[in-house]
Amino acid sequence: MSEPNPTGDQEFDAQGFARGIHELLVLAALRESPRHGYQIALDVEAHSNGVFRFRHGTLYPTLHRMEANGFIQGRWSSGAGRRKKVYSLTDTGRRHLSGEADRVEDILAGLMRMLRRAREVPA
Amino acid sequence: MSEPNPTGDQEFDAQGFARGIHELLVLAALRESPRHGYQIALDVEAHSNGVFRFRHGTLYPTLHRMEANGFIQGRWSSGAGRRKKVYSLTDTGRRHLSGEADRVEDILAGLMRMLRRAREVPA
DNA sequence: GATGATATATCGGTAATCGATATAATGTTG
DNA sequence: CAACATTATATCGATTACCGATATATCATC
Repeated sequence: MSEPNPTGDQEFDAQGFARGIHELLVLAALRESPRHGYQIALDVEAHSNGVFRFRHGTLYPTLHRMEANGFIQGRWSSGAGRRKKVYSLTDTGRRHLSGEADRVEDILAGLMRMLRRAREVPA
Repeated sequence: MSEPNPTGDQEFDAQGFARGIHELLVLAALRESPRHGYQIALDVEAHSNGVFRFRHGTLYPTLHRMEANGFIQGRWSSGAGRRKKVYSLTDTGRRHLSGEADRVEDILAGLMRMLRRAREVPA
């Protein structure tokens, strides 16, 4: 039961899934144009009908991790006023975005099959 | 940004999501008839095209937690041979099953909106 | 000048997955 | 029969990272 998956199918990794969702949210928010962290949080909230929300304690560590992994690149805005760190997608990040989107979509398909099954009325 | 959701929409709780998936998998496996743990693991694997898989270190703690929460009830099979703990759905568990299914479905809808957005080609 | 929104950062508590390890009965194969 | 794989359950410790709380600072508005 612990052998590697022989089918090559996407496998649900519970630990990685939540992280992946947060990273996808960031990548999706940046796909058009660079944004700073707070903007990303607002963007995510506005576009998800209240389903997704970045807590401060999640947002910034996520951004730092993603920058360390080379998916996004941050530059402190040089202008006066409040300091903002503006992030943009790297090429790696863009590739990662589509790869992860595919991966998550497979998982979602599996989840929906599971949901249908869970709802079947017992014979 | 940390106020409670005013819309009443289902909100993505990253920590609870993975746990919820595992519990739904158990509940779905038991919806028809009682099964023991190892059977549940095989059932889940067989019905998910390899997407979902219970590790031993996840399966049994999950079952114990769900039993402690009153969602399932286990009885050691009295017959000879290998000892098996056979779990069945409680009424609470059955209610929980449909509630969680609704909740997860809302999240899935949000995830799919997010995925579509992530895939839009930048203008 | 007080309040609230904007903006970033970090820390510690918490919770759960997951690999590893243990135990044991049963089935199978040479 | 000896060795091995499968069935079956259990627990521990390392790891991971979310999330609430807390801190700091700027700016607008009343």
